[in-house]
Amino acid sequence: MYSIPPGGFRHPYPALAMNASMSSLVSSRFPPHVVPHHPHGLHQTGIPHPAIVSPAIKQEPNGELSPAAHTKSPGPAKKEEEKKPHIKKPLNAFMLYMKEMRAKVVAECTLKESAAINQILGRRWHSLSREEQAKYYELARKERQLHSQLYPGWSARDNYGKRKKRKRENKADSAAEGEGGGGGCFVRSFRNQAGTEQPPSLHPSPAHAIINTTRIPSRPSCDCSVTISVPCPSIKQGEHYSARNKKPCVQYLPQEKMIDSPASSHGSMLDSPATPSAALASPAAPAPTHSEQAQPLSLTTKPERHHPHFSLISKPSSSSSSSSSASTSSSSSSSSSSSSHPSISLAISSSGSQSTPPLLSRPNPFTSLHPSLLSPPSPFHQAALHSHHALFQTQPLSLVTKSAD
DNA sequence: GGTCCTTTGAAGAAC
DNA sequence: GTTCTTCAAAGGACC
Repeated sequence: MYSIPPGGFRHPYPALAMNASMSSLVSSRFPPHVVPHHPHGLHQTGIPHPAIVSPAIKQEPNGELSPAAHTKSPGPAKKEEEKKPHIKKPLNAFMLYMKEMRAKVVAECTLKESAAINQILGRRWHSLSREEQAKYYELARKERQLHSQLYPGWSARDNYGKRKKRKRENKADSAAEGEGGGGGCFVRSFRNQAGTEQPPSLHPSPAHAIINTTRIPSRPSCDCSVTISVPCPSIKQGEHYSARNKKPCVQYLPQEKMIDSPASSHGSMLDSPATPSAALASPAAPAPTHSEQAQPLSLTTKPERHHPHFSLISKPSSSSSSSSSASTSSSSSSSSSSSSHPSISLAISSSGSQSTPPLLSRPNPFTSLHPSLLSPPSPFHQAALHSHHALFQTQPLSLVTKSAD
């Protein structure tokens, strides 16, 4: 599907002072589409860069046709815009993880609905150990670094409005419904009967996915009247996939005991490292107590996104009030990242360098999976393997491709 | 064909 | 400084 340039991935940007690992990433995830010789996000091989979407197939949400749709000869400004590709946001850690693990979950659960798969992946993400998550945080950090170097003037704001605004009311409804009766299904809110949010990873053994195929009434608690038990190691006991208006949701059995996740003694999001680097720097950081793990009751749709523990670590110089506020604040993570990513600042403060030597001995996340479970390699994916090998100095394995056969 | 759903994280806007 | 919103990926479902 995608070919690798002969001689491997070379540094296409001599002007950019980057190390070998960054160079590899640039040549993969960020091919020389910004180089004049390769306009429109085309790789040397002619492969369009995943972060670039040709404006020819893009239609502005405001009804304005994309430049390519203009049959009449466009003016200079139009031409200018026509050449301007849609630069996508760099993938964050979870997105990178999803990309890698989606195929595996699909294979295991024989699910195709992305919404359901994403829920599973979300839980898996929380059950990952710190080090496992750190790998993706590190990759994401490099993505952002390279992205910012390749597109210095680009801002996430540039893509605002490229999509149609979502209905926020529905999300509020979902969250409100999650507030309801005990044992109900919750969307984006993991709570037990006592109203305490439950880290997904606290649920133990893989079991069966309970796929609810019935339409759940629009009421506080899910009426999972009909369930179909589907063997799926990705979904843990007590987890429900309910099709309330096609909305899968996760149910946690309130009586279930908290059990350490297999990956980490407290491998939940609640003890996730403030940053990957922080996790590596202090792997024996004190685990949070259950009281710390308890999330505050909230009707917001994103109660578990920004974990207090994150802010506590990522803001080492903040006042003590941050701990109390952090326990209730839900956005400390983002707000504290004024200096780009927390891991960067922490890496600097801890070692005085942005390099990440602790990562050198880690397994390659891109080769840790069975080849058949990997999704078809994108240019980035393939080159990420190379970059990872270059970065971690591991034995370069042959590229794992699902479509090899 | 366009949008929604669903997840987490990053970044910007709004307050 | 905090909170909210948008967008990244993915593909089936829905209108």
